[in-house]
Amino acid sequence: MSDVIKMIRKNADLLQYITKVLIHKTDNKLLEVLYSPTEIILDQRKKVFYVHIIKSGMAKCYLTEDNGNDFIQEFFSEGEIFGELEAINGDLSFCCIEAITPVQAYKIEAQYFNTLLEKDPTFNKLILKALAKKLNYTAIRHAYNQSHTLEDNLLRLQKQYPALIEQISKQDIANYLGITVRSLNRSLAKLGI
Amino acid sequence: MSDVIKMIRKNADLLQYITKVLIHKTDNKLLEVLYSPTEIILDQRKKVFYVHIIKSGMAKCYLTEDNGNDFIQEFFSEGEIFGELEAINGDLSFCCIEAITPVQAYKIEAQYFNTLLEKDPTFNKLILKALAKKLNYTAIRHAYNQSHTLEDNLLRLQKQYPALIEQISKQDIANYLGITVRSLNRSLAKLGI
DNA sequence: TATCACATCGGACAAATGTCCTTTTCAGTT
DNA sequence: AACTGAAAAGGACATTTGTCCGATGTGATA
Repeated sequence: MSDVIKMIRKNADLLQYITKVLIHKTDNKLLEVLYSPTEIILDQRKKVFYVHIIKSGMAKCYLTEDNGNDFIQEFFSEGEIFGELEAINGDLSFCCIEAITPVQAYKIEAQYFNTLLEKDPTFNKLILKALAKKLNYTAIRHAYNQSHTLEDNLLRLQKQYPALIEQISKQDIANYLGITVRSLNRSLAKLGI
Repeated sequence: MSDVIKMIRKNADLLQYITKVLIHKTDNKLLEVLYSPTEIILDQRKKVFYVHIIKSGMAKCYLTEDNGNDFIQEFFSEGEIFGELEAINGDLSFCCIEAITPVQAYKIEAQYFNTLLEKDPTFNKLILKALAKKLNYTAIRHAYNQSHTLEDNLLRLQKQYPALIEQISKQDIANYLGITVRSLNRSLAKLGI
């Protein structure tokens, strides 16, 4: 349940199914990989060969706009999946995934991911739920962001994730909120954070 | 393809499957309904009994925040589906759907929608694609909005949908962009629209 | 230690946006 | 025709946010 409100996205059900069930059913189709901080796991406007599910660590998902601005879509953590939209639609990736901490992840070939969707009803249902949750979360977050002051937004993040300032750079927080670092600092000062 | 970039969401593939295939396979499970402008088709924080797919007309999907502000998530048109997230997750609705023009729609009981997901692989795939498309579109739209000036955003909308001003109220456009009508008017004047 | 790159911090000013308000327009109703 | 309510329009001012900039601190490395 708390999966739904946090700025750092997780998906316990999906991770559990992967580690408890899927890993025993698939022979070498589920690869384990490790990424270092600042490493690009998936790049924008590229073909996507693998679907990833995070086992541990944290990554950011962001889009770089034509004017050079980055916009952080979400922060991913345990159980969060990415590359799945591109696997389903066959499109090029529309965002960039970059490790913030060391990231352990499972990766599955996009083609095999689609096979699993067809052949494994439990997996199919988990992915449907994962997509539905992402949409739900995204809608609520953007509605809140757009309709509230910067200070309200910061208080909300602070409440969701008290270690925010220590673990995520100011620039990343600003890019997540769609503001500049200068504005962020002003609001933090005003709030006495 | 153009389905993906427009502010008014459509889904031709899904509508086609419903009208060409599904309607012949399901006995009375697919109901046709009509809504008048300003009618609330689906209300926020309510249990969702039906999944809707729009046959014709236009509706807005918005969230009302605690401070009274409305934020318009998307505009829906032919083939667009809603209520599906709630059917999949069993949650209460998180947004409100309101008809702008007269809306013709198909509705399916939430429970039967889930049965279809399990029993009809083609339908399942179409829904997966629909969710993936919505996520993709939402991510791109918000990244663009946050990283560009209001005037850039307006020019982009104008290009996507030239009849914008005539067909959608100023208040709705402002709520879609997360700004006030005053700001909208200023930018329109500056652009000479 | 010295140096470099990088994040952080905040002042001063400019630009964008919101708030509050009055006026106008227009469609629907009596 | 007269009236009404809703949408639109824009002036005046306050507030928020961005831009530009130089200062400070810190961790890595030669």
